[in-house]
Amino acid sequence: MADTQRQRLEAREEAILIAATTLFGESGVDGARMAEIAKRAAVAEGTVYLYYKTKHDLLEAVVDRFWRELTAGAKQAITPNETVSIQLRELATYHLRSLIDDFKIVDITSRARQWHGKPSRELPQIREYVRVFDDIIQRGIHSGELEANTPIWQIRDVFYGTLEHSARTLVIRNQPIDMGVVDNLLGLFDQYRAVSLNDTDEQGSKRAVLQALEKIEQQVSRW
Amino acid sequence: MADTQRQRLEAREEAILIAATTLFGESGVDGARMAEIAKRAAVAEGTVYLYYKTKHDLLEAVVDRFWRELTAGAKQAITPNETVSIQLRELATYHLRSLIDDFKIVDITSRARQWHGKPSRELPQIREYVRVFDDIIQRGIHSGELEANTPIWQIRDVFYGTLEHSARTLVIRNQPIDMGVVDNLLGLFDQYRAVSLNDTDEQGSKRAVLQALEKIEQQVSRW
DNA sequence: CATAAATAATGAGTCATACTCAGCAAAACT
DNA sequence: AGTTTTGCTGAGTATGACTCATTATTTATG
Repeated sequence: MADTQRQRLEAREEAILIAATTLFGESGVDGARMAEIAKRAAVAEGTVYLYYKTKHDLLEAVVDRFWRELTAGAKQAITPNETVSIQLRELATYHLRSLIDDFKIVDITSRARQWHGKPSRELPQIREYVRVFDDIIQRGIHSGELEANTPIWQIRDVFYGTLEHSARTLVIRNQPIDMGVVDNLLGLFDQYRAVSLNDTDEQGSKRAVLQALEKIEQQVSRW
Repeated sequence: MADTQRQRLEAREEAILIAATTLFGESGVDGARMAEIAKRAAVAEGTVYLYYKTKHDLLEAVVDRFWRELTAGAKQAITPNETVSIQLRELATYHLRSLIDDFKIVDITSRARQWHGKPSRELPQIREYVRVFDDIIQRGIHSGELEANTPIWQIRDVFYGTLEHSARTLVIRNQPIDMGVVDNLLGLFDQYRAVSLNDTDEQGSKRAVLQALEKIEQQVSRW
């Protein structure tokens, strides 16, 4: 049957991907031998090359798959119709936990971006993953919960940059997941919260004055 | 002369390092051939191996050197006896600019952390670099300019994580350096400021305003 | 200064491994 | 049943990191 045959092909492709994922995780990209991957997927070495042109291609597929699953998981982890603040916390927690759990693959992701001298490229699947965050922020801006005075990509870079760096710190030091990271990050995000501008907001006024002064100070100090 | 000979050895080692840095940047780690590095350093291929046991060793040396120079540059970029806020801005600006300018080497840094299956390790020279940031923060906490209610490593991860991620974003999109990134980041850091915004500490707020005004006065009086 | 010992440099050769391809097997048509 | 098409195989090739016997240079010694 045509259908059974197609399934067999897909099963094989999947087996190779899984074998590669495991071995890349165990031994790193350079440590993983194509022969071993083939063996674990129960195919001949040449067969691997029917599905993936090069080792780098295979690496890209592994990374792509990982981020696609992460995207699905992130969507799952978020409660619909919750406040932006809570959704962001859910996403941050999920993200941090995932990075720590699968740090080996996360670490390998940078390898997929590098191809000889060519400039680092944006991986399409990560773009997709990032959209989960963007959607929450967009909704927040639209609903008035967030102020839109900072470009969204900058906010995004704070979010993902911080979490990635924190995950690396925790993993390298063999520490368990630390929710303080998420608390701290979300505390910072209060800055983006829409604040009522009415005169009674004493704190807001003070902060505004100080920020204005600081801006002046910076300008002046440049000349 | 013993001295001349030692200098010759060091010059050779340096030549190899520089050739490797250039070629790694041009062609990536995998694209760079040891034979080509040797050729550019004007030595035989075998000679490279007298100075660096493996290609990975050489890579580590390249990365190490890069971060050591970055550390020196960062220390230079910071005005002594300035406020924490300004010093942080100086460091952030310097860091972001450097990451963008030498993105190829920054990108390669992750390779130096990976050695087959072994867990990612902390590179000693990056530890040193990070200390520049830590010192500023420590000083701020000590002088009372900053509140110490968040672990310093978390603050650090926000700082470096955000800047690294932002640099990648800018480079991948072929955009020039954008100071908005630094402004945004430092705006978030206001959260850590000890400047009291709570309703009861009226005096603290006034003092902060006066201090800021004083600084402006000083700056202006220089011009 | 000559000569021996020690140290450094060389590059042809070795070896591991990513990748190829001629031949074989199975499936799909006729 | 035969023919064509598609998929699989693993021995063989090419490449590039690394080695090491040989040669060159520097230092030590009488």
